[in-house]
Amino acid sequence: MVDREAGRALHRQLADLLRDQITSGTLGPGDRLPAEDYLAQTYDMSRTAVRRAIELLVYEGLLIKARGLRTQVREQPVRQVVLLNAEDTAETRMPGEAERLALGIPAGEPVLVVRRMTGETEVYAGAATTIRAAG
Amino acid sequence: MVDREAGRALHRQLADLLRDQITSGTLGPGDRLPAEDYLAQTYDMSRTAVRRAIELLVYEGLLIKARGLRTQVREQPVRQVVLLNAEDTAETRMPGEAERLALGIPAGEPVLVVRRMTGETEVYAGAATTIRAAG
DNA sequence: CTTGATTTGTACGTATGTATT
DNA sequence: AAATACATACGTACAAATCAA
Repeated sequence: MVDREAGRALHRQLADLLRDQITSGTLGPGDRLPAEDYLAQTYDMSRTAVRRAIELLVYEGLLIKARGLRTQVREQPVRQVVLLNAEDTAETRMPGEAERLALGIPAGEPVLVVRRMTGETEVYAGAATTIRAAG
Repeated sequence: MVDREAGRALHRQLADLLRDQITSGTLGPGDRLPAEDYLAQTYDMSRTAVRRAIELLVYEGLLIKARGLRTQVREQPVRQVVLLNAEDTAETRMPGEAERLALGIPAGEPVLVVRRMTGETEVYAGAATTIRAAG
C-alpha cells in the first residue's frame, strides 16, 4: 500500500495506486472514486494528502472533479479527425484557465492549435482529436 | 490587486495577476518569481494560497519549480518539425508522472504521440514540436 | 569543507463555504 | 431540510535542496 518510510511522498504513492487501478481497468470510465474522507482513513493519511494525489491525476487527464459529487474516472471522448494540408502546421500546449473554460474542456487536457496556410487558426480539445495528413 | 469580496478564489486571482505579467512580458523567460513567503506578505494571503496559484501556472506550462531555487518563468523551447506522412496519425495527451520524468519534460507539458503507418510509435515533448504534413 | 540562511516540499490540523443528493 | 462531498483558507512544523559566507 503506502509506506511512510519509502522516501516517496504519500500523495505520490496514492496517486500511483489509483493510476494503476485506472490504467489496468479496475476503475473504468465513469466509475467514481471513494470519497476523500474514506480514502484518507483507508490509506491512513490526511485528507490533504488524498486531495493532492487526486489533483495529480486530474492534471494527467485521468480524473474529473465536481463539487458535491464524487470524483469520477474520466471518459475518453471519441477522437475526431483533423486533416492537415500541405503548408498547415499544428502545435499543442496547455490552455490557460479562461481559455479552457471558454472551450469547455476539463483540466488536464491540452489544446491542439492548427494554423492553416490561409492564416486562420483553429483550436481543438486535444483529447478529442486525431491529426492526419490530407491526401 | 486581490479582492476577498470578489467571489473568486484568492489563489485564482493571484494566478491571474502572475499570468498577466508573464504573457505581457513583465516577467520574461528565465525570470524568477519572488519567494512564496514574500508573495504571501505582499498580497496578504497565506503561503498555502500562494502555492496553489503557482501550481495552476505550473500546470499551464508557464512556470518551473525546483526545491531550494525560486520558481522560474519557463523558457519556451524551439519547436522541431515533425513530419506526418499519409496514413500516419498524431494525438496529444498529458503524460503520467513516470512517463514525464522518463522523457525529461516538465509538468504542464503535453506529449505528442505519432503512430507511423509502419506500426512504430514516437513520443515527443509537445511544447517542442510543430506538426507538418509531408509532401 | 562546514555552517547557516533561504526557499520549496511534505504533512498535519482546523474551520467554514458551496454544490449535490 | 439534512447529509454528503468537494473548495477555500488559515495555521503549524519539519524535511530537503540550494546557495553563500
